[in-house]
This record gives sequence, structure tokens and C-alpha cells, in this order.
Amino acid sequence: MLKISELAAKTGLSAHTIRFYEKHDLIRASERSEAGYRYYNDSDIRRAEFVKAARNIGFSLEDISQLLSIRVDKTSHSCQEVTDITQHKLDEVNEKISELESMQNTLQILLKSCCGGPEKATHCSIIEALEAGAVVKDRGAA
Amino acid sequence: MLKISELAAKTGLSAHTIRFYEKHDLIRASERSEAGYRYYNDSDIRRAEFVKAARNIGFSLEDISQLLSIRVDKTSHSCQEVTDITQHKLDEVNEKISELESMQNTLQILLKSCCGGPEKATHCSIIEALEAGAVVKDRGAA
DNA sequence: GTTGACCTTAGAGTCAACTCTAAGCTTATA
DNA sequence: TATAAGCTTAGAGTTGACTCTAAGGTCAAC
Repeated sequence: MLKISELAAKTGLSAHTIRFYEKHDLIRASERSEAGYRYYNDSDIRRAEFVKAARNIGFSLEDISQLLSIRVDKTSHSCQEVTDITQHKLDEVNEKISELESMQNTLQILLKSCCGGPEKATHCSIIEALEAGAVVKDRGAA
Repeated sequence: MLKISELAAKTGLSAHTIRFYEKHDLIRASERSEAGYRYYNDSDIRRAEFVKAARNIGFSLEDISQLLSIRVDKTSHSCQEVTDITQHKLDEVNEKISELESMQNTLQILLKSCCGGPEKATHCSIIEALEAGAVVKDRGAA
């Protein structure tokens, strides 16, 4: 049985974050001491580690909430539900990557075009490019 | 001279956003009608388009604020100041891309490992991987 | 027996960049 | 002239994931 600071040390989450996750039903402390201190058993610890692993991969708390409800009752859920969540996350990640690569590209071009020296910025090609509307791609309603 | 909705149409920003940018000193309306309506002249419009271009590339409002102060007094600033801002942004973008690629990688591995079918999730390999601590990389204090 | 580290709670604050609301003028159109 | 579209303001709300605060109770060590 671990106290909250011990669970924090074990998972790499802060005690604050653990309480915050509890409020959102992601982590539970099966027991409490008489004084109200949280105590985490093995099952609680595994659940907390599951949450941390999912978080590291980039799943949102909402995603994790769904994954947890699958985890606690595996026979009522299919693999497809799990892959749907995972695929959806991958789609999001892929989209963000392309947005960022587009920015990366433009930034690299801008950097190459500019001397970057102590010269006055009077004819700075980066400023000029922005004035000319150095358009990459409108990120729209993303 | 354009009214706010016309500037909005021209730049692709919303009127709300234009007012919001004004509050943050990014965009100005050089004139106002007697009733208080904003009117944008050519210089205002170019400034607004500069802001939009910089925003599309991914610069923060804070970055843009700096770029604008260079733009309005180019002789007091050097190209190096501009490339510093740009390089810093590129570094940020590069870091986010690697984080996302790490997530992408893990998600792809997870998806490949799972049947994704209508089978019960009893032995779902994605859930199992998360239980085993499918660690990618701690995103730390980023 | 007292310091200091640790725990509790409810609730507020943070960040960035919007986005919206309410209440009330102004202007253009039919 | 009436209606609708458009403009004004200050200020509040949104999103997601924390992060911190205040005020106080608990526990281990010296």
C-alpha cells in the first residue's frame, strides 16, 4: 500500500496530478486511513501506471477514460473499439505533424534567405517575405 | 479604407479576432468614424496581413509583437534579431515534431499488434501493452 | 513536545488564443 | 419608417491539463 507521494514517485505523476486524475475518475485509492490519507493497493498502482503509459503516448484524459472502461470489463468490449480510439489518435497526430512540417519548411526557407548578421533589418528578407504574405497554408478551423 | 468586416474578409481573420489583436497592439485602425466605427487604411491593412502571415507560419502573438516592432523601425534592429526569433520558433517546431513522431511510432506499433476485430477485448494487445507500460518517452516538463 | 514534512479539501489560477455575450448605437435597404 | 445587418464596449466563457493556494489536520523524529 502506497501513500500518495509514494505513488507519485513510482509513476512520475505529481501528487496534485494524482488527485486531479481522481477527480476525473482515472485513478482511485481503494483505501483511506482513519485520518483520510489515500492508500493505493497493487490494482490501484497498475491502474495509475496504465494511465501514465497512455498519457505518455499522447492520449487525452477523455481517451484514457474510455480505455479504462474497456480495461475494467474487457469481455463487454471489442478490439475494434480499442483500435478505433487508437486510430483516431494516430490520425490527429498525423495531422499535427503535417501542419508542423509545413511550418518547419517555411521557417527553414526564411532562415536560409536571411543573412542573420548585425546588419540593419532595412532589407531583411524574412520581414519582406512576411510583408509579401509568406503564405504556407491556412491552418483554417483546425 | 475598409470597415472591420471588410478587413476580416480580406485577411481571413474574424472581426472578433481583429478586435482581440487590437487589444494586444498587433493591429490598428488609424481612423474612426464619428460613430466610432473602425476604418483601416492601406498601411493598417498591410500590417494586418503581416500579422496573418506570421500567424499562419506558427509564430505566437508574442513573437509577432516583436517582429512588428522590428518592422516599424527596421534601422534600429538587425537581421540577427529576426533570425533569432525565427530560429527559436524552428527549434520549438522541431521539438514538437519529434515528440509527435515518437507518439506516431508507438501508435502505429500498437495498431499493427491488434486484430482490431469484433473479438472481445479480453486479450487485446493494445490494452496489454498499456498495462505493461508501453513507454515511449516521458514528455517531461515540456 | 515541538518542529517540519506530509496529508486533506474546495476552489481559484494558469496558459494561449480566441470566441462569445449583452446591451445598445448606426447605417443600409425596402 | 421600420427592419435587419453591422458596429461599439467591457467583460465573461472556452479548451485541456494541470498547478497552486489557503487553512488546517496528522505523523515521525529529535
